[in-house]
Amino acid sequence: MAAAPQTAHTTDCLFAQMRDQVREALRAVVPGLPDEVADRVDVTPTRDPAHGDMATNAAMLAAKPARRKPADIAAGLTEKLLELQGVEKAEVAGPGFVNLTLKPEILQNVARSVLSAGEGFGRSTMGQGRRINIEYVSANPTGPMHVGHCRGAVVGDALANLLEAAGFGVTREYYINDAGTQVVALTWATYWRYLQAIGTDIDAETFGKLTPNGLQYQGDYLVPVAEAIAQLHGRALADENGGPADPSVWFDIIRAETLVKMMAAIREDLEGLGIQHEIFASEAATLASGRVDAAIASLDAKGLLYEGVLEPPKGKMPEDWEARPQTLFRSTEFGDDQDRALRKSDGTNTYFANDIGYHAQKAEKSDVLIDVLGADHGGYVSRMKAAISALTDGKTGFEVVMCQIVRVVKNGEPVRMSKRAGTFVTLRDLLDEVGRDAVRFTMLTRKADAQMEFDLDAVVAQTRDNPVFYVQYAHARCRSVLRSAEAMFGADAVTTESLLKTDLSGLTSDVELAVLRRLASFPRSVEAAASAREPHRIATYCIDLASDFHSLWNRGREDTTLRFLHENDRDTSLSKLALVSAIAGALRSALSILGVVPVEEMR
RNA sequence: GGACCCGUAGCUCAGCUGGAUAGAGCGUUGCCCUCCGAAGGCAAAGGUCACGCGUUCGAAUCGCGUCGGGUCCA
Repeated sequence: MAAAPQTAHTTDCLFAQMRDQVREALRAVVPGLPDEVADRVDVTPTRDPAHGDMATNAAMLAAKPARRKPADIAAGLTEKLLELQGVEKAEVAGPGFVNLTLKPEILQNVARSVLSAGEGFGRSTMGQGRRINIEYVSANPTGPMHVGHCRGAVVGDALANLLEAAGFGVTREYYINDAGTQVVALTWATYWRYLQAIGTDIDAETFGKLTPNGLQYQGDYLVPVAEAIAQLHGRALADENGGPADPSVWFDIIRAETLVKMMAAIREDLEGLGIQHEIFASEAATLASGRVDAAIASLDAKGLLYEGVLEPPKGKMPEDWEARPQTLFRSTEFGDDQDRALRKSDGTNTYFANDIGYHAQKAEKSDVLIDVLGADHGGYVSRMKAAISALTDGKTGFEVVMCQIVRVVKNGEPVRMSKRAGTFVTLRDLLDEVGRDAVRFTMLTRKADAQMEFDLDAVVAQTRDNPVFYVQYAHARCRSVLRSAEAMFGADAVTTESLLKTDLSGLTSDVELAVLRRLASFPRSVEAAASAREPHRIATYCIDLASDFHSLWNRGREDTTLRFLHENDRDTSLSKLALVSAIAGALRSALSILGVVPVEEMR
């Protein structure tokens, strides 16, 4: 094997190892090379197998500071790199790349690495245990989850898995907005359903006149909630005639029980998606703990608060706009384009103020905070960034992963998200229709910050163009081959332990090497995806690996030497089976990051 | 009026933090099943990377501007 890499973290990533060796070699070729330049040196997979297994940009980067021609440096580098044990060929190409071809056994050994690591293949210590808190979903507890929440939920969850795989200490958190006016409205709506549950005939219009800001949340989902409350409390929360009693009699009780039941329903929906948060943080509890006041006081102590009046929004002027003095935070000093209100003119906190307190609370236990937000919260980012930067003096990082909206499509027609039309509204409906794994994988095939189309027919189609099927099919095919192998050579021959001992030197065809190269690039993909906070890259990797495997399979039709099972050639079969088993293992590893369960067979 | 996200093949989208001839699937076109691996496979055509200027050895990628779509603005 190659010499021990000089990295900050251990890794089984061939590319990281080679990168470090290239940097070392470059320093020998270009003495006094500035660190900034050396740090930019990278070793990447090649796009074209004709370019070898890896390529480095080192010579082109070093050309300028060294005042030498790239080709000149590349030639020197090539000489050094040829001395490395695993390198078979090194040559200068194009504008100054150095293309490296590895000895076949290096690639063949990758299969062994996968076999011995199993689902742990590609895990990295890059994060060095740095604590990342990732907040996602955080749907208001005012109703069941709908498809609009789905993408953020899946992206957040996969990102959490990904960061964990890359060696970060991850906390998954959900923020319950239980202190605002929406929960007041929800409580009134439940009370209305409660009165109906105890047999009082009161319609929405009549009750709406009693309700502050009118009756909202008239969906059926509160009916069972109210019935359960009626079971528990009988008529005690109404007046003697079964009519509305004074809120002091019922409000706190109804509110508390509604929240418990709504959150239970949301957790059930999340469970259906395979999501479990470690922490459910309550806005009301944060407020009660004094952390919001403490955060505001801290900003005040830094001289970042003042009483003032905001400019009216330019362009369209809200009809009810009036100049109101408020407590403002100088977020413009931290890059925001407008100072932001923390206390309204009536002295109550803004939503933003409470959220600052909440983020300060998270920051106590984290090095980096990540919020996964919907596109409709885009305008919120810069002010929160400013607040966290101000509060922690820039010590705690804050990042936002934005999820653009998903257009749900059926038969090429957009599905209108309307309760009345009886079309999909809830997450539960979506899961019942297409299944958890299809939802998760499909949501992860696209970059989060690009709009996407979710085609209900396409995600359940058993065809090549459905990536979910394509990837699952690849894994199932691998498993199917391994099952056949057990029948042919006996179960003992196909265990991981046995395959690890197999001689792999026969895996030399272009398609087999292509698969091995793909396997070798997985650890690099995990690290890159984690640094970029882009879990969709892992889905892309799954598709690429599945594609490599399927073409290997298909080549076996014409070229029988590429087939996996050869009844009377046990050794050849076992080496190919080691590759098949490694592919299955890598797919499982990648899918586990996505939270998708690999299938053993297609039915 | 301003902010944020996006703009890549007819369509849906990748493009590995700035690298070599920009990729995949669908669709289109042409081949390939008596059987041994066809819920398919192989191949071809298809591009002003929205447009312009800039940064540098090198730009789909970074910066500025324009246009278009989306989201939002006590």
